Amino acid sequence: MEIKTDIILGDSKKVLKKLLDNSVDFVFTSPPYADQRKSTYGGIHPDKYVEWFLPISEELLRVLKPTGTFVLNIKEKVIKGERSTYVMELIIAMRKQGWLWTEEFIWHKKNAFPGKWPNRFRDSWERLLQFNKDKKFNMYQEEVMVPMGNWAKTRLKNLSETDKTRDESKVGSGFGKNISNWLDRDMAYPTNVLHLATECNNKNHSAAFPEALPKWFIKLFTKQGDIVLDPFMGSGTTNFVAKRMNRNSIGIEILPEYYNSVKEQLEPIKLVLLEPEQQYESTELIGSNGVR
Amino acid sequence: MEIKTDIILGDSKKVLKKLLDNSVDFVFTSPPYADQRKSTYGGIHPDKYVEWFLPISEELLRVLKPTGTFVLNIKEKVIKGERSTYVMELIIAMRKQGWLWTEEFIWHKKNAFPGKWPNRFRDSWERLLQFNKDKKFNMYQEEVMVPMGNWAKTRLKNLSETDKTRDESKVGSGFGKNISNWLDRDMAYPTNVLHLATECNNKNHSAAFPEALPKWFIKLFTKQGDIVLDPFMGSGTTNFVAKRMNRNSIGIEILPEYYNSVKEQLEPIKLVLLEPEQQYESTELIGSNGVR
DNA sequence: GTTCCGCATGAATCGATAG
DNA sequence: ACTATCGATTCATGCGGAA
Repeated sequence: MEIKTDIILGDSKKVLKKLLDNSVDFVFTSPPYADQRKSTYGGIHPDKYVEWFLPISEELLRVLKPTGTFVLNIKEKVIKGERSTYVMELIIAMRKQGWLWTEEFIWHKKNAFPGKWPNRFRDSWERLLQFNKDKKFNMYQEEVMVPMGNWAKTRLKNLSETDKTRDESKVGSGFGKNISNWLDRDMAYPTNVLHLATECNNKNHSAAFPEALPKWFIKLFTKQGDIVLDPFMGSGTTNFVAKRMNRNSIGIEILPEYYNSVKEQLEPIKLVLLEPEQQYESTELIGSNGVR
Repeated sequence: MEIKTDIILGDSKKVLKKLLDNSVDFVFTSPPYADQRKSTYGGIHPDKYVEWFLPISEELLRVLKPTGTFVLNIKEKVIKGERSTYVMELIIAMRKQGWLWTEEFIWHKKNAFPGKWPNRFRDSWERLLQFNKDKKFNMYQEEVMVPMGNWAKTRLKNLSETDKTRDESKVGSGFGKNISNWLDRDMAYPTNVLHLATECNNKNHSAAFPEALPKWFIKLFTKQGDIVLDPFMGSGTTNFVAKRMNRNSIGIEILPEYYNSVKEQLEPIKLVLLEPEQQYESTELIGSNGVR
């Protein structure tokens, strides 16, 4: 199975229009967060954020397969001592657009940025909003099972015989948990809280999120050979992870600086030999993943 | 210092009107969650939730001191495979009402029971929404400091004398860290993610949250002698914790069953002697905490 | 090869200073 | 007044060099 990784230089709002309807299995992205500073990379003012994002989410809704999932990594900034509400507004607006807001995962950032303020603690979590087109979607839960830890050992071993019997009798009743099922397991399903540290590399390329984040969701929502899309590629973490996991992927990036950096890492040899012609190469590349 | 714990039987929407303006230091509550089943305890239909809650939050805004804080423990239900948006809508509506949405804490429920659904993992977190009347509010951060990671222990003890001297000479220079500040420190400020296990009581009254939850916030937002309010008292966890921490408290509960249970625990002796007269006693009791 | 330790580095936030 | 920039604060992590 040949795996393709297509990266495209351009504005997602426009580039996404080239992708075919119902062609992508999974979208994972971390868009530029709202920012009051206009000059910053992709800086979108909080008041304009929803308005700016909706045309993009509309395209994502179109290109996603009915069985596919969209996971959006985002967190609202503090502005004048308050949390902004643009994420709340975005969720409500996306539902009106036709998305189902299926779930909200929490990414607990174990190594949050330090700091001390008179009226606030360190912000050490971000949202991972799960959206779907349809109530039925692909989810490969067993792929992300985790070692059970001491939950089983401490809790289940102390169950009285009565408890075990009582629960056993309830099997199939549809209500009440069949605890005995868990006794011989050493793996459990995870929860909707993910504990991951941010990667603080001394190296050049700093990613917004650690590799483990897209890795976990790609395992959960795709199988090998599926197509993963990141419309705000940045340093390309999603695409590199997808490639390593044998998933095809598409990455869109508006800044040539990031685009070129990812490109170099994808085709290190080619670049030594010839001057890159971005226009030409990207057109050629995107032909393979169901792109118009 | 005499600590008063006043509990009132009645509908918060009405009872709150009896409380004085700017009289409460801290509101902590976990209102009945939205529920499609009307018959359930306090079941409010998701579509009506915001409409139902706003008159109450309006009263809370009135009774809270300008330096006070309101912490709302809430989590949206899954309905037809989707997360409801009533919490999002509530936040937006409360801001329009005049509240500042200062912060969102995450309560990570550590000991969530493993469970399995075809398209969903175990929900192991809840929101703790912090609202304020004013950008300046009381916050006693040092009260909730947590043991530091191993950074301090491993690092600071081993500083060379040179390092200490060098840094001391830099004090006030505006550059370089004043490491001497760190030498006697073994505690760090916490983050906005709380890791608490749910309490599994064998007793009758199961609380919506563990005692550690109100305890943490009461430490953070009040000092001894302050007044804490829980407009949806339930099993009275907030009030019992407040009492033990030398804070006055008011609890409002609509269900006689819960009300009586809390009352029994507050005045075990009295109840043996005389038949309780709820109307009379509560009126008398609430006279002390700044109640009309 | 292990283990230990120094160091750089963050989707942070506030308040002060500058245009 | 209102906005843009800058410095100070602070802690978990992973890398790389040292023991």
